[in-house]
Amino acid sequence: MGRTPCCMKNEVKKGAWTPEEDKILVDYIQVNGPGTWRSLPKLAGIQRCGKSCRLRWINYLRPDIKKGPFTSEEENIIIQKHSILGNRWASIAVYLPGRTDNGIKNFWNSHLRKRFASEGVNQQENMSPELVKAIGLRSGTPSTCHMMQWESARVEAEARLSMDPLLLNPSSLAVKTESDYFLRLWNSNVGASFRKTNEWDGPICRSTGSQSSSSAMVDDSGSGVTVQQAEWSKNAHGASCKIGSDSLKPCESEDSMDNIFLKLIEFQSSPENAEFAQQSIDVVSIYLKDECD
DNA sequence: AACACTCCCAACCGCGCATGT
DNA sequence: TACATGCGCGGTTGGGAGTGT
Repeated sequence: MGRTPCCMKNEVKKGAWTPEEDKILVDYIQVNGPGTWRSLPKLAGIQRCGKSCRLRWINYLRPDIKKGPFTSEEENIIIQKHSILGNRWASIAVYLPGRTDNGIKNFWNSHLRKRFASEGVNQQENMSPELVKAIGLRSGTPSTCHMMQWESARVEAEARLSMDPLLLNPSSLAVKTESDYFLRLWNSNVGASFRKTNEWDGPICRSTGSQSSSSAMVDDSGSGVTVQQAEWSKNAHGASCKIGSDSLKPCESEDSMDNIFLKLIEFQSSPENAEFAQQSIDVVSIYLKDECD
């Protein structure tokens, strides 16, 4: 079964749009809205494929499109989001109001890709060195997977919220989804704990598998962690670590999500956090279950 | 001036997903 | 459930503009 063509190719014009065609399209959409793109060319009187009309409108004629060179701020956002989202240009475009996915894609391909290729970005992980450094990850570790799950969920939530102004209104929080809880969770003390945990994932959780006491709490340079770090780690992990240079329980990176889970249960004991914590527990449970599966 | 080359970006193409019938 | 349809997305292409020789 072949897919039906979106239009009769021999009946439509291709190539660059003329100012006259642009004007017809803009006038029509401003009066009638796009309706269905497939029928728009006929209704508007344009000898173009509906798909082509849509593309022209979305990428060029829309009144809210920001043209001109990308600012360094926009560039940074693109770099950051691309390191997380990869080539999901439409998702990245959510963070750059007025910029189109096509424009961002072109900018990346013409400006950034070569630069990052020459700077030795780990293309397999699609993650910039800046981000790796910023969030303290090493690719391939279990905590990386956790971190990426969380970051992915957070990005999804932010994107959705930015698309839906109603959700920015606290009074409208009755409408919640999993990703909303992830966003709140991420921005909460618990999320902060998790981020901190991963910052120290390097120094603390270097070893995996069979962990001897001598392998724990040793960073890349071979030095031990600070008392402050241990103190914090105790707080973050629900008192599973004892303070002291020789009696610290090894921090298992695989446990990061589990520790957050425990922290949430603790968090739940506070009445003002109870509901949020419970909902977050549900979400984390799903992630933990997925991991087990 | 003429040519070759590179860069940039608008536009096209094919595919996947969601929805309707 | 199978198929048709519409839309959105990401990869790719083609041509104009700019630059170097």
